Amino acid sequence: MSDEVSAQLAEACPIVEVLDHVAGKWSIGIIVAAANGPVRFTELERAVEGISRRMLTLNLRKLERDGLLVRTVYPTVPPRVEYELTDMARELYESLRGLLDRAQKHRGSIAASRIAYDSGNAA
Amino acid sequence: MSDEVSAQLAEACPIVEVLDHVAGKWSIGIIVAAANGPVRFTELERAVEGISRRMLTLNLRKLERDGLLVRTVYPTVPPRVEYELTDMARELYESLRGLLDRAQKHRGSIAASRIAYDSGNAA
DNA sequence: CAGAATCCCTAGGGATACTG
DNA sequence: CAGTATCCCTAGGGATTCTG
Repeated sequence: MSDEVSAQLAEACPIVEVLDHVAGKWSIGIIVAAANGPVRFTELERAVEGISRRMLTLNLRKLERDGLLVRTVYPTVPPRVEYELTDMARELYESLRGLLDRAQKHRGSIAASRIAYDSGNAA
Repeated sequence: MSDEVSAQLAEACPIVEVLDHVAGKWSIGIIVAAANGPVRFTELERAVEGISRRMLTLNLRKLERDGLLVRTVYPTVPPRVEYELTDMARELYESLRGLLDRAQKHRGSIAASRIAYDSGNAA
């Protein structure tokens, strides 16, 4: 491997952290769920399948802190809180969408590869 | 949130797993390092900063199992093993690259957002 | 409704040592 | 060189309970 590759990594590594926030297990679900407009806490809880209330809260805070989500509290009773993607998040979402679609497209190949790999090693 | 969003999530969730393999902390480094041609184990170990030998091995196996990496062993002494991206991995890498670049572009904004968020909450 | 707080447990992953 | 095997420890994250 060349210096060129090292340079690329030096460039890529710091944003792995950002990527983890955008492409992390829960973050993807949240971002996708919020992509079409503001969503409420409970809606997210139902939409992002398998997420616990705790994890939802933590991830929402993280995303808000990173400036990817805006949190709006309506002082009604019962309280109403809405989360919406920022412009930056929308831009990232476009790229994420591309990756998502490509991954989707290759799902079959990946599944097949796993079966082949496993049967090969099981022998 | 609409049924439409739920549908999108149903579509997105299964590939979150794939995404984790492509966009995971270590996988990114490995894929980027292998993007320019075959790399050897030790080269990867040096290139992917902070990775342990154990984690490198585990991630290489995972990527190989998913059909993203081909492992070639040269029966020389000392042994020589090279890892190379598959066509599928290259295709995914293109999309990943787009996301990476966008994330890179927004690094400043994200850092600033965090500072603002933290100072607001520290008060 | 939208969380915050607490308890608890397991799996991710580091450090180290050994081998074909 | 390119791994595998073991030990060990921390942080991610589930379940549950309480509140503005």
